[in-house]
Amino acid sequence: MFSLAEENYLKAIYHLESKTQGAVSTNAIADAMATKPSSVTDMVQKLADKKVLSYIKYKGTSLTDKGKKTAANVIRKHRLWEVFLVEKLNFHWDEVHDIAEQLEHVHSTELIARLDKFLGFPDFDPHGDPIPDKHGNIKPTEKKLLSELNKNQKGVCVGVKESNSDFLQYLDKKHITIGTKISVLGKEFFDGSMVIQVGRDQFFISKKIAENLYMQTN
Amino acid sequence: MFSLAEENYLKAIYHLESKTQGAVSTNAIADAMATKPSSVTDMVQKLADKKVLSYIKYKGTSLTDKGKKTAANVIRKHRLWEVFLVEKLNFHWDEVHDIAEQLEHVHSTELIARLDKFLGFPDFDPHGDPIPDKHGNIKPTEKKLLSELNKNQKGVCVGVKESNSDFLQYLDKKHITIGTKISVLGKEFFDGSMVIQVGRDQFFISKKIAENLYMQTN
DNA sequence: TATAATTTTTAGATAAGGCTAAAAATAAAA
DNA sequence: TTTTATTTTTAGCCTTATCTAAAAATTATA
Ligand SMILES: [Mn+2]
Ligand SMILES: [Mn+2]
Ligand SMILES: [Mn+2]
Ligand SMILES: [Mn+2]
Repeated sequence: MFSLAEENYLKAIYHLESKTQGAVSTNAIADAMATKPSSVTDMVQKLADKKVLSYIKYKGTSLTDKGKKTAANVIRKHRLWEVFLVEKLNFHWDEVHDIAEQLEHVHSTELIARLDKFLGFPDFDPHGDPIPDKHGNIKPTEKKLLSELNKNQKGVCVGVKESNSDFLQYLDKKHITIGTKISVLGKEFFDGSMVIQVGRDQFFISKKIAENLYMQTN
Repeated sequence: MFSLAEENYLKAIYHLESKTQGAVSTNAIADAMATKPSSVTDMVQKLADKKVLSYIKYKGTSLTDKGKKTAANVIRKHRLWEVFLVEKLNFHWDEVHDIAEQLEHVHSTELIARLDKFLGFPDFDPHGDPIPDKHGNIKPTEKKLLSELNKNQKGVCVGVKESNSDFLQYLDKKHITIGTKISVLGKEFFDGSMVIQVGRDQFFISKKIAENLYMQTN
């Protein structure tokens, strides 16, 4: 059993590992967790003792299989609770993260099994992120960023990269959500901006927006 | 905002106050929380600083209005989550307490407001205990213990006093649950045992059982 | 009322998790 | 290849929540 602090470290390291190749640096973890590098060193040494990650002084850390599974399980809980909050309690998708941050630390495998069933065994959370199965496995999906599409390509929005409130509220204003069809009408190669079509609306979006929307093109 | 430990102390003191008259003793709190009296003294001094209880050395403590409201709110969350677990996730009434012990510490008034609505604004938890409203008020109910009933009296089971697994499973075996009609066919004044009728079944129960079932007689 | 038993508090330790400041190792620049 | 800058670790301290052992206050008993 892992403490709340330990679970949060494992989760952060798991996400960092998936974003970069090789061992995760102490500073990167400190940044991600808004804490100090010295605190990270302490915790990482403790987690190495518990065999959930391997740590080499000055060289960084990487999760063991046990660590990956533990982290994925916390992420599974987080995302299932987010589905619950949106689907059952009618929260908006920009309001659920902080509450899920707390709920993810409730320990009960039976609870999560039943919640999963109650929600109809969802595959994705409200932000389009995949929900790991009970073994910690995530089925790979072929998605690309909207910014990678070219003129005249189209697809369906399947997720958001960032999910802070400002961004999600912008998407709402533009009527973009998971499942929305988007066509690229124009793309400016100088700054990466685009003109896109959403429903009957056509409008301009910046590169920053396009880089935070995951699309599936078939 | 109160820590998990502080919330648990407030809850325990709240329950102790409702069971006895006058200030709550340090030892009583230590017993209820399975901790040491010295730990209780420390925490009680801290909670007195925070104005949620009044504490006089060697004389015991009693909750202030602020303390009562805070405690009632934790209890409200606990009981609403228990309703959720039983009504929505199909847990059995003897399985939900430990999970609710964790869920009750999730901080979000919006979450509880929506959960309350989702559950249809329930008045009682799965064990028949009343759910305080958002202001911490509990509507008084006229219930008495089955052991207080006499021969030929009858009523409806509206709650259980103890709710440990063994007792709840005994009740299941005898088909007694919240809402079950029970008639007292006989009562032995020597040991307080009874013969009762539940549905078509008639059987013997000990005083201990009768002292843990709340009844409403109309 | 003096003595004994019980309850409660204080003093001092410990463990988890975090911080600052200084030291050590590594990486970058000259 | 030195020197400088950056990263990482160590050392020492803090807070919260616990504990044990000893002291103090209260209550019960003789
Ligand atoms: Mn989230
Ligand atoms: Mn999410
Ligand atoms: Mn309970
Ligand atoms: Mn209950």
